[in-house]
Amino acid sequence: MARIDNIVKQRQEKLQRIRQRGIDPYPHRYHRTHSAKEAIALFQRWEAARENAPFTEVSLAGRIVASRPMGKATFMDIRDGSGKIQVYFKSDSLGEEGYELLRELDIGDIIGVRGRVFRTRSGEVTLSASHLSILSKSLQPLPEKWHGLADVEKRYRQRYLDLISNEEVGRIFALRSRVMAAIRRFLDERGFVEVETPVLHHTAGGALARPFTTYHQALDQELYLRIATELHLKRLIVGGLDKVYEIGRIFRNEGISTKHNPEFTMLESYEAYADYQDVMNMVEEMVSFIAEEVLHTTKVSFGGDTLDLSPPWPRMTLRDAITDKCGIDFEQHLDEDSLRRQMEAIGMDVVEVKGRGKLIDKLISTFVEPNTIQPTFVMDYPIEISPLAKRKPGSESLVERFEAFAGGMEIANAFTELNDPLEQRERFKDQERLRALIGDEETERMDEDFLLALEHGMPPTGGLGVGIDRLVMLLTDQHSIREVILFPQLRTR
RNA sequence: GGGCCGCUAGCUCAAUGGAAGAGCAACUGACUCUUAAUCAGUAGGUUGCAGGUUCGAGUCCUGCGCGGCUCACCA
Repeated sequence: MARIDNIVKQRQEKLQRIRQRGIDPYPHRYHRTHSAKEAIALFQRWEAARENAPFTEVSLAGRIVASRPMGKATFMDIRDGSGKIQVYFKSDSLGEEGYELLRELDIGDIIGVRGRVFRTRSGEVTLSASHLSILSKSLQPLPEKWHGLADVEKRYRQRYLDLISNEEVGRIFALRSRVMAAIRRFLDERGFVEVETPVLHHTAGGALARPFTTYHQALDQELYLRIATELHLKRLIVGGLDKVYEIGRIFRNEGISTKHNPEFTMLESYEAYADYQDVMNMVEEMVSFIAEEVLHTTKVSFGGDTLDLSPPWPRMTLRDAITDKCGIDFEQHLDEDSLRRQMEAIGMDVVEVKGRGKLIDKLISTFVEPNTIQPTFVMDYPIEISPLAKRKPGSESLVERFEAFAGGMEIANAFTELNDPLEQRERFKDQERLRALIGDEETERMDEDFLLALEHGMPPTGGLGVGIDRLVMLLTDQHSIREVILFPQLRTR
């Protein structure tokens, strides 16, 4: 802005006048005795007790969100983290000088007030202020009070304005916090150990995604931001931490959409001596536990549907799931060309899709994912797109892997982990060959350090990955991932 | 990256190709129980940016920027 906005100028002048009165507009601290919500509750208890003793004075602090001056009396609404309360100022009880100070206040300022709580004629619990303190002068105007802030771009870029203007936004993030706590409680109670593994990786493994690259000066090495926590957590399974989990930020250098942010939060857990059936049981129990903890129900509304998250969830094979929806049985087409012809025959555009695995992926994302509304486990995935999963006994082409879908989204991915070091090496080689063949950047990279760990012996293990952001979307009926990430990635202006 | 849509006062939104407006916020004044307070008045604009068409562009055209939805890729 080339020119200082008039509103800002006026507020700066008010700030100067406050200072001229000898008042510090940005004091170091303020002692408040109650939150707005606590003060209201305290007053209601006092009312119910019908005691003769006068109500004691309380000190509250918050941001002015509305002001209704009426000559020598003024009502303001102030808001703190607990909620809103009305404050009543009048010249009589505040003193003329104190009341004059109100003229220098604006909506958006943060103030402290002390006084007794009472009930107005219209019945609203209100604090009658006998003292006023300015705690922070705001120099910028807030969005309009009635419609709030609607500009989506501004809501994301200046999330604090969104939080101030749109109360429901704060509730989403409070719920997200309780989801995180519930996950930890669930896993901790089952004896899982929470760990933290490196974000900077020498090899970006554990998933099929393009990584972000960075550079370490002192090591003079290129490094990658992790695309998964999998390979480090498995090293810990080798080390004897039989039940581990990590909730961490993952970075994938892929497209941005309503379901994708370049950095997102994933839960990964690994349990020794378990297989994917055990993990399935755990996932349905965990998700319903979380829903009970944060919503007190396992029936959640999502996009007009009611999702029943209570266990057990339906289980079906991927083969059946796809065959049901489009009639193509990928197990009958073990070579790429044959499968491709089938997909083309039903009118799919697969010119850009390379490799049998990617073709099956396409079938999943076209037919299974968007059409699976109720929580469902889809099991037994093709080996080509599951290089870290253990083969299904008796099958050359399938692995013990499942994904959980709900609300048309993939929310979990899990498998019986491949612990045969020789086969794992071969699988890495297959991926390298695949990359050479189809030029796919999204293939698993050979990781000698991880193979060395496997060669020391990893017990049979069930592993799990859950997209936390999507789980929060599901529980809050939000349909854009940006609504559950405080500061979603946007292009700089 | 492609397609469609959007960008006007601090905020929420109007404005057939023909004088850029309203409400809230702000400012001045009145008002000691208001609560989307009320009443009277005032100020506030490079219509995202750059070109073009036209007697005349917020409006039509082109390019660019940012965003939303969507397709592709991914969790």
